[in-house]
Amino acid sequence: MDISEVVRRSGLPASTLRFYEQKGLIASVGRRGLHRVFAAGVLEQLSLIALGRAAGFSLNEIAAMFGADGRPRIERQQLLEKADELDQSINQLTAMRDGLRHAAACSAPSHLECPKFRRLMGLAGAGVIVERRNGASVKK
Amino acid sequence: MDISEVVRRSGLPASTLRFYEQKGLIASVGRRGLHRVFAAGVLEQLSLIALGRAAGFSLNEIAAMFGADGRPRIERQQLLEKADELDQSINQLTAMRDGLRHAAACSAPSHLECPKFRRLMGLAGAGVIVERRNGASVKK
DNA sequence: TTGCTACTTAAAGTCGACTTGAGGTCAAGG
DNA sequence: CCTTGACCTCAAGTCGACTTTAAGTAGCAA
Repeated sequence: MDISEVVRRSGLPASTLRFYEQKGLIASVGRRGLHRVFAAGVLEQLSLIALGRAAGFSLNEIAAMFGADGRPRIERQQLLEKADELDQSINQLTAMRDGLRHAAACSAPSHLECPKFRRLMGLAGAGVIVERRNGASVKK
Repeated sequence: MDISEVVRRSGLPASTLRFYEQKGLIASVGRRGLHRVFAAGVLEQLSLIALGRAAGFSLNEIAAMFGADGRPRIERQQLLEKADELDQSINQLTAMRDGLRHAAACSAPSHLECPKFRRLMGLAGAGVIVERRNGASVKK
């Protein structure tokens, strides 16, 4: 497969594939002239990378999960830890979602007068909830 | 209050406060010499900002929620939309967490041979799950 | 053989939310 | 009055995951 076929079948832009290769996440089996040639297995690797990303692993963490042979060496322990992390996130997000719904429905003239809202503010202000950047979302 | 007191009472570094001021998220009531002087209300604003961040709003979005007077003008509609977004995230994260737990417990010799794991890979590879950067987490 | 393009490289740019660094000012305590 | 150190400004740096750009090369159809 040449890069354009991987692009077509993976949906990823060529720049991303080159970037992943450079990071050691995928590898081409060789070159035809200058052009990279990929084995079919790269598509599976890309799926695995996408899965890892969706689970919240960084590219570096994912890179560390591949052996030199390209086969994944995923430690179950690591999966459990990430699952626990996700549990944390889910709990925070659930509390936040409920808080937002309440605030939207709340009869207090300003949200600032709603006790539940203020409690949430207090928690966030005290740094109990932290570091959300972006939630998973469905592709448009 | 001078900036050091806001630092002390909010837990945020002075650099962040200056940055927020520059972005128009907070304002000082004046200067004593060069030094900023803040009103007590700024602490409440900072809590609100922290809450907004935790809910997944960007600083720009949050800035837009403050009127010129510094009082919040939060549209309930916006809260509901964010709540729906969070619902999406929660669903994705829950599926992912369950998938990870299964994979960790799965008896298949390699995760690649586990059908559930492969299904998850397929979904991620097909771009059904996307764009997770970081989940909420509790401050250490 | 020519020429079109798809491919190649390396370096730099982007985005969001801050942090860091250099160099300067001044309020307050001794 | 003088020193000290907390505060100031503005510019640049950081981090992760890519994207973009500029300049070059070469496989393949005609």
